[in-house]
Amino acid sequence: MGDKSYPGAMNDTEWLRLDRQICFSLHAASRAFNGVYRVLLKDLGLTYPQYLVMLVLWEQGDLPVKKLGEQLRLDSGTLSPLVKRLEGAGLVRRERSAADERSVLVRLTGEGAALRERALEVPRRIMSATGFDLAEIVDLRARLDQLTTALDAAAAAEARGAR
Amino acid sequence: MGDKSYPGAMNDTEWLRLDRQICFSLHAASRAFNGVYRVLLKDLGLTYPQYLVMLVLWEQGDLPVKKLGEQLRLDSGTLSPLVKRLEGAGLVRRERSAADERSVLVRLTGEGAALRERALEVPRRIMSATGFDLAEIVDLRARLDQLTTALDAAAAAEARGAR
DNA sequence: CACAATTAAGTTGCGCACAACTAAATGGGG
DNA sequence: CCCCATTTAGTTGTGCGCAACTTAATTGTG
Repeated sequence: MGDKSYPGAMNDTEWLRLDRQICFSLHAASRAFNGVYRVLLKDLGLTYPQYLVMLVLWEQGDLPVKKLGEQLRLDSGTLSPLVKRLEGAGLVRRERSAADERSVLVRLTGEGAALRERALEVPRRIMSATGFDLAEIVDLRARLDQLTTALDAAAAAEARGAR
Repeated sequence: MGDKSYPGAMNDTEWLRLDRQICFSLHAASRAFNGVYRVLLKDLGLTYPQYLVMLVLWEQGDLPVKKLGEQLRLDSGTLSPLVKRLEGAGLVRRERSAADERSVLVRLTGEGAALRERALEVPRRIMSATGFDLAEIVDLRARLDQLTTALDAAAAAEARGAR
């Protein structure tokens, strides 16, 4: 490499520059998204990851921590303290399952369920903040999911290789 | 899911579900990307944000912390400890500017400059991990940048409105 | 020139992500 | 039946991101 005599051939410097651009774009987009949600969610007293947890609970009802983690691809190291903070805010309760004492069920309180009403305006405000229309959003989401699937597979393969 | 009798009509439940999907997709993609880089960068002893800083330094040479922050949209609260860790690893030195004693110049050491050689294979391995071709990557990057610009503008407008 | 406003870097505190680990309950194989 | 591998939560430690604050140097304005 290091030849730019024909199209598609990039030298080292160009590859690194492109990588910087890609890295930065995704990193910046993620933080920008986070920033807009942070502003909108401030009124609700939620952080962005807490909002994600509440969205899942509003949609699917009470869930054990394990299931929450599967939905959001987060482990107990992240979820345990997060759910405790939601409990501290009075939005959920945690209950040991009687059937399986290892499992902890996260239940919405009345207050937590009621918060949904105040969250209803968030999605539309986000949508308008992006300046994208519905089709573009859906398309972007599809690409991102495709990317995530590929990256997860590659990371798994890499981990296997390093073993 | 629900009524899709005419386009553009979604009820609250569907909006929340869509928002969960979008939030999650971007959040997950960002973390998946981070995860792949984490694996690849482990050999280099760099984290993903540290790699971003090194990419900028390799490309643009020694820079004051301020300029680094502008390039990466990171403030001193994030950069100061990060650069200190890079200094601890022997990759950069920090030097107070003689001309302006407020400013701190971040300079690559020989070791830091040499690390670039070992980083050259990273971009192509990332590219192959995504399963996307160059055109798709470049297109995705353009969309993400567009998104970031819109979101930053919206956040700024929101902040002005709240003041 | 004096002094207030601005600027650059750093510090503190909080929450998230993740790796590595512990503790306790469960379930399966000898 | 007992032991051990597995499963589920939780804890600890590190680094990042960001808000709010501090410190020190510089700039600008009367």
